Amino acid sequence: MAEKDAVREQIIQAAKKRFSHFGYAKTTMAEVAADCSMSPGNLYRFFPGKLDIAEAIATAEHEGHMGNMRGLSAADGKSVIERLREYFFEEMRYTYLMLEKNPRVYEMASVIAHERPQYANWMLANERKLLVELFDEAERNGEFRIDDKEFTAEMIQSATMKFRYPQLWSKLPLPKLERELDGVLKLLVNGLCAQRARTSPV
Amino acid sequence: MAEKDAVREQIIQAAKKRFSHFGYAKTTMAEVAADCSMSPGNLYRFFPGKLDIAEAIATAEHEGHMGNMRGLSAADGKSVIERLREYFFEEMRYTYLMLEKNPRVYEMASVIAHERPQYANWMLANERKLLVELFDEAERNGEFRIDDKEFTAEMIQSATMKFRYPQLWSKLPLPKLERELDGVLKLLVNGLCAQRARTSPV
DNA sequence: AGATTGAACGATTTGTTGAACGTTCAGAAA
DNA sequence: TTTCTGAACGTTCAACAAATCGTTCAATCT
Repeated sequence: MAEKDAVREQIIQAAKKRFSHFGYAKTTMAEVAADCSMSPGNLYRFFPGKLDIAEAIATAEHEGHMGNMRGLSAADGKSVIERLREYFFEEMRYTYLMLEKNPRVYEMASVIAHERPQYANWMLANERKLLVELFDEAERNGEFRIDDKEFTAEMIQSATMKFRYPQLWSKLPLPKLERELDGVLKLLVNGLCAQRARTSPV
Repeated sequence: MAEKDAVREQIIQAAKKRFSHFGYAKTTMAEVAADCSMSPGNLYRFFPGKLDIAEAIATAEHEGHMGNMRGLSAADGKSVIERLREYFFEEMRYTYLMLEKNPRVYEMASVIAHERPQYANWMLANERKLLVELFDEAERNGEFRIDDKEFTAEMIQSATMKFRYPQLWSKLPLPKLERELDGVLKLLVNGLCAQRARTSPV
């Protein structure tokens, strides 16, 4: 089984190279197979299909990203509010720069989003776990208390959707997006009424 | 000039019928011209091009919609917060039902959004005027006070983007969308911190 | 004169055909 | 037997041709 996993990894690496150089559509299973010194048919012993290879690549990427995010959100000496802020900023920059650097990534994301609609939901659910943990911590240290943490996390995701897929929604450059995200987060944290009270600015 | 406007209106009505029955792409300028008993070339004395006819249709629709919205937001005996809530709910339902009723509308919206990127911004700017007026009123009656009203309106639009183009973002049915919009608006109005203070629930 | 036409123009779309692709599986190799 | 191959299958894609469309403008009509 360790053997099988090693071959899977080899396939993933070969496909990753091809996908990011030539694009998902322009890469053929025969090419990936040749890169791994095997026949096209043999790929199907390791993956159900081409799209599943792309999904495996995306999942590895996502898990690495989530690792970074967990590190960021575990930073001591900062309030939960501060860490939430940094979380969403980092999230936006990460996506923005990745798509800006390599348009092929956008192609892969589009294909997966189109053919596997549930996949994006799975990633969002993963991120919510992290948010809920942050809410728990805020409750413990008395910073703020939320009744339905899972639901609130979902609402924050809804409200920051525009920044999770930055170049899908607007052609704005990163600095403008950052200014907007800043404004939205302030609203989400303080609300409209709090602007009057002017308590706990972000 | 009144004469010219009457012909423009006739063209708009003829095009509207064709666009919503057969779609924008499948409607030809020759057909619209024939419906108006004129030659294709003559259309260009009234509109610069096909897309401008679609834009005129969209603008008329948008202005009618804005009229309804102004009526809604002028309702006395309700707090500004309540009116804001109703505003965004009505906005979402309006779009959702329009696109659900007729898929051709979606095609037209897509074409305009793609070929005239500034058009959507113009509509958003119109809506912001209304929001700013509501903020002014909230300030007058002491409900809440916002420093940069234009910016705050923009931020609220950012945070509710998902609900302005409902079926673009999610395949969720209207009731689920309403529940989500409700949650997001609560966050925007009260913020995270206010959940602890539990003041002025929506 | 100004208003209107419709043939003509380049661009886009449509239709078609052959090649290339993802996937399968009978059989070869180990 | 288990692992792997590569030809075969139906589908999708690419390239080219023909038709159609949006748009223009010289000619026609009022």
